[in-house]
Amino acid sequence: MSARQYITTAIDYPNAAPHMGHVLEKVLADVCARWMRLRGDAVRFQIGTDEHGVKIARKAKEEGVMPQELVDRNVPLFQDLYGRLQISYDAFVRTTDRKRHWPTVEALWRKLQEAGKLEKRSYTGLYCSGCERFLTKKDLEDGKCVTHKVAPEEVTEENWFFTLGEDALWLKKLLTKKGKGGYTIVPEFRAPETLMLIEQGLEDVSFSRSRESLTWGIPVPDDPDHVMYVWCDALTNYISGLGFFTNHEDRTFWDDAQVTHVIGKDIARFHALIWPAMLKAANVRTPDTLLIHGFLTSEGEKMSKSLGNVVNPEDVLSRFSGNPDPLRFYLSHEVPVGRDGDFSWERITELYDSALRNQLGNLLNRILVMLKKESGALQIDSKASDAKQVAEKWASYTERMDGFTLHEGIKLSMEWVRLMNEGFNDAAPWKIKDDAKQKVSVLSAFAEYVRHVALMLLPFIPQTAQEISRQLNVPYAEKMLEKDFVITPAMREWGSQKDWRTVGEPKILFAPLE
RNA sequence: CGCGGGGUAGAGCAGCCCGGUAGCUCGCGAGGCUCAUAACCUCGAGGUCGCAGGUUCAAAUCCUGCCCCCGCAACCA
Repeated sequence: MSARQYITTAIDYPNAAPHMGHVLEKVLADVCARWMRLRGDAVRFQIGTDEHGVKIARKAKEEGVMPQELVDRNVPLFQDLYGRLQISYDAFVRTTDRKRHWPTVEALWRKLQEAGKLEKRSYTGLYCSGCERFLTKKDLEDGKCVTHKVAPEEVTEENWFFTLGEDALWLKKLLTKKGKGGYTIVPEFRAPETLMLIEQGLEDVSFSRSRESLTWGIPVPDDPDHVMYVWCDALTNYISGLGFFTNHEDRTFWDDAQVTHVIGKDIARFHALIWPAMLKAANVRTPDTLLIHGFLTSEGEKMSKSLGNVVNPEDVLSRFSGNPDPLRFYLSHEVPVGRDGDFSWERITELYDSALRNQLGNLLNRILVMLKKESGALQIDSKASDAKQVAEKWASYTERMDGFTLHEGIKLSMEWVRLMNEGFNDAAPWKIKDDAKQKVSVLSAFAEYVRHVALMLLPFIPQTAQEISRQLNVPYAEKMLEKDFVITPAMREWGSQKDWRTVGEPKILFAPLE
């Protein structure tokens, strides 16, 4: 595996409070980032907010505040939520940051211009004043705007265009090339979808708006009548966070790193096509991986305000007394990477009870309570069969995690927990009455197994994984949440923790709800 | 013929690429155990694998046609 990883998420649009869609993406990216760190990579994990655009401007106007005030109020909602969800980001980019974001954006624009990729053209389109944007054929029904049921007016304005149309050939090569130098789409089934878009022909992309239609954005350099449209502004966050084209440029996490963008299926095409085309024009190497996730429904239906089924992440957190792990567990366990998923209160409660509380929590408890009755001392004997089983589990777990099938990684870990409960029943340590040494040996083996499972669960439910390790009293427990904590090859081996001699106090890991 | 995803036990899904006794989780029923958070373990009930053809000794799995559901840009950039 590569030693250096740069992983990003899409930047969120803070015109309202964060919702479950945002959370799904951040948890997914966080699990990836944590896993990469745990396997020993140097990781830079960046998220941020996309704060410009008509919708923000309009929302601000509605509320009678300046756009900057609106975003300054909303952005902390995202940062605060992600903090409490233990999203381990290293950098947060705000597109309204004139010191850290704008210089890169302006420099990139100039580079695109120098490369001849930007052309000013007169654009005539059907403009809907309700939507405050130009409509395409798809937005029309009987010549009227689908949302507002009004006929749009024909408006002509000058725009800067990015000549994406001429990039089709090499983009196709980039996206079909395997391995180094190629841009890999995960999951695989999304790749042909994107290639199909290229087949259908790429059109040039509008890169600016006239100042009349969009004021809240970054001005186009040397052209005060125009403001940058979302692409050059928002996508650029991935490199502005690294100070590209400025005097504080640090490309360590780009030129010499594996670059992974985690995004939703809605913006896949922009990240697969426009973004690499922009980078190439600016003479910057293209990213390596595009990890595309699906969307979340709520109770089986599309989340929408009108249906009233929008799930507020805050409610989920408070349902579990602020503990982020049940939600993190749910999203990782129930939503296959790349696929759509569903959030259901019944399901998350069910999973909390059966998986976290009854299987995982109870397993730890029954082992610790019995060991404590025997003075709490450990005696982990080396046994070839145990060593082999542990090695096999780690091998398949690592394969899943490295391949971004994280849901399989967590499921495999939990399946192992189930097997441990089964094994515990079979071993029936409570029946061993006369041989204390034998009893401790049997129980210690289970403690050692749980030590391994806690490591496997660490990227998903970090707080819980640490708490398990603390109760087990493993020597490295206190360091587990530090960013430089690495799961060493030794840690993956049976009985490798020679300094681990006693277990700690058993405590209820997950309490019954209500 | 816009594109894509999907239709497998009550629910959620795996299996399909590389055909060969239909599997997992939760839920449900019965039993076991009693170390443990009324937790854990075992067994069981429950499925015409969307429909119809075809290929084959054999199809959930391959081929053809059809039907149905859901997304298509996330609060409506």
